[in-house]
Amino acid sequence: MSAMQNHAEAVWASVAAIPAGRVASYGQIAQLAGIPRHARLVGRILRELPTDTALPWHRVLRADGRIAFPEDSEKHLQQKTRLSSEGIQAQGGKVRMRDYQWQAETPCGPTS
DNA sequence: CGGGTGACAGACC
DNA sequence: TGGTCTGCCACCC
Repeated sequence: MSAMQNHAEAVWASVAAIPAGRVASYGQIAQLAGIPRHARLVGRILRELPTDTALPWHRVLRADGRIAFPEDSEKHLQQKTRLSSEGIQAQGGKVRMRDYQWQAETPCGPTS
């Protein structure tokens, strides 16, 4: 088993844990997967996912709420559509992370 | 072994 | 509020 596979499994588990109607940033997933500061690696791992994957990869966004894919990309539209079906709408091409970002640990009430 | 790359993030105008 | 630039670190060639 390669190290990459090991990281990939941790990333898969973290992504799978994102509840519907919530989103997470790449950096957040990396941290949950036990590989802090490896957001770009998370992106690479998610990129390798098959089209028919059951993982909610569409719930992973950039830290600023933007979809990582180019706007003219087919994946971009697909991700935006899936998020919309979960009640998450992008305003101005961005998602309000303040409202929709998943708090995996919920230490307290960060907002409010 | 060295250099380029990226589904990012944070700092800075 | 928002666009741009730089740092980052593993992966690939």
